[in-house]
Amino acid sequence: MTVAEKIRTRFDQFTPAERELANTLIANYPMAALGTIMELAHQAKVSTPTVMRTIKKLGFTGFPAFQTALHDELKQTLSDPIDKHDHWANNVPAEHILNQFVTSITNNLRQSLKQLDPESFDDVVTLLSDKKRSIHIVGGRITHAFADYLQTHLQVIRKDIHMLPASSGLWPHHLLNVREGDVLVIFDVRRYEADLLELAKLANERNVKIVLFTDQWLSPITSYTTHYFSCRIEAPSGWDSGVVTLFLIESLIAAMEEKLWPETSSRLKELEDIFDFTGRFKR
Amino acid sequence: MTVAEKIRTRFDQFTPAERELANTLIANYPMAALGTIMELAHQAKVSTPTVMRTIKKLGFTGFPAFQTALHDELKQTLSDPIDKHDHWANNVPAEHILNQFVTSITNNLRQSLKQLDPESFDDVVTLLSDKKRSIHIVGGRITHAFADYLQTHLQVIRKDIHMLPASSGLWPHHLLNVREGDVLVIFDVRRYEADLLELAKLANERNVKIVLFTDQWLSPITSYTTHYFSCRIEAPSGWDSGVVTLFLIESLIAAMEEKLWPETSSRLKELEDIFDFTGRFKR
DNA sequence: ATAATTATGTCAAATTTATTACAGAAGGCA
DNA sequence: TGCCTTCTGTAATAAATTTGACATAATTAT
Repeated sequence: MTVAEKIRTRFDQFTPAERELANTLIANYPMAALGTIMELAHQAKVSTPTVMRTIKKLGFTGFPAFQTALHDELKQTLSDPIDKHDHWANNVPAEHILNQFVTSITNNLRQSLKQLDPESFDDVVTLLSDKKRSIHIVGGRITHAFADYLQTHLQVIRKDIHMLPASSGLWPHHLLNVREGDVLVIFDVRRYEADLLELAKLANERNVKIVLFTDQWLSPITSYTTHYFSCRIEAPSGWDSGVVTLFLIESLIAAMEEKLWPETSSRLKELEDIFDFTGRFKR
Repeated sequence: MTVAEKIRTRFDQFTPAERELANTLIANYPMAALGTIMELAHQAKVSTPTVMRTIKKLGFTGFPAFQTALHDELKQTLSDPIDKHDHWANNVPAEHILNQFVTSITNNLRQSLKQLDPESFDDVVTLLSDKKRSIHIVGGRITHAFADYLQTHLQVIRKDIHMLPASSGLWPHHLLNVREGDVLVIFDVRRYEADLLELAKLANERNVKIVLFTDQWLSPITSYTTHYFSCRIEAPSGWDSGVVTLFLIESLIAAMEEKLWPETSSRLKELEDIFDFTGRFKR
């Protein structure tokens, strides 16, 4: 039984001042009761003890209890529809790792998107689509795979995509090829790697634009970047999840594809032809 | 400018504890801040002064002012007829690529999980957790990154993880090391690669257990496998999405971790020690 | 390795808020 | 009208929340 219902059922037992309050409460429910008891009393043009008495008549022990009840109602009302997919996988108990994981992942996605600045996203798309800039990609121990994935896809879209070697000893050498205005895409999640930070510092001094993919705690590299993406990586396991990171990578690629369609389409066609010729791929 | 936006724009100026708080706040916004400052602090697992400082950093004179601002927002939100839960990203039209993508991805996840046989999943976990079997991993042009990712994580969990070389010319040679009863994990999505099919055939003849990650149209390799996962890869772009594939990989890893915890925990500890020793990683 | 700096929590003071007691006001009834 | 009952607000009190000062822990720089 909601607070509003309680009020309605006992309305006839109320005194005039209490009805005044009840009306105010129902009129802009449940906002009126968000603040202090004094604010509510003032809104309804009654005294605080009147509010007190009304609340007790409704069965609450005090104002805090009343407010908590309203808060809980609000939470229910505003809770996201996604949460209703309690478990997604078929015939599997909710405790199964698959369901635990899917809950985590959707939470991560939702939260990451809430924090994401869309303008920043669009800016990065523009930056990476600028054919005058070469793009250099580097990842860490875990994130190496994402750097690889990004490179594979970007190479189809445009030219001048370079992946930094896996061994950090070779980075200074590679940095000679990186010119001012080029873009360096760095993947760095905890535990943050010292070599990557050093690389970012050097690149920043050379006026290289840095785009960073990191986690919700932000790699220290953040301070050298022009744009960064913070991807939530929480997972019900000892490791972190890269799903949100991959999601963002693919979204970026899709956005770039749209932006660069004329060039992309011809490059794609060429690629298809090459595949057909080599016969490595089945139709 | 909403409180959420303020948090997002100043997120990188926050200290770790403040970020913890900011995340909690955004995670269930604006419900988390409905109660007292102490409740909020407890939820975010920080102290009340930390909440205090964060709020002041955001430009509020104190907690009551902060809460009033949130209340005002809530009033606006609840009186606003537009359902803001329709799209996930903030302040972005529903047509933005981010929202299109998130819709696709959640659909892919839902559908893939519906089709997934949980028993098969558990069987694969058992298979990969069997320390008597060596594990060999191979991916194709696009899926190479996933093979890499799987290998990186499995190597932490257990020994005898091998990645097949990128060049398919070396595969027959590598196959000599693969013994009967070993597991070969193959990633193959369209366009399916002829070399991978050949490899699967050979491996099958040698009584190697094959676990396949493929898409909803199923790679021809499926007929040689003991278990396969069909991951929906639909995306609103010219390319396919690997998000579901990554999701399954991580779920597998999490499940294996749980199963092999004794061994995993000691390996993890050793790994941490090595990291600390090399100093390559920041704390 | 050590010092300086920064970050964070504990605790106590200050402020605000909720609650209670009580007195006066309003309305009903002889 | 005058008395009684019920209602309502003022003001004092109790409880709680918020805020600030400070010490300790953690981090960073030297």
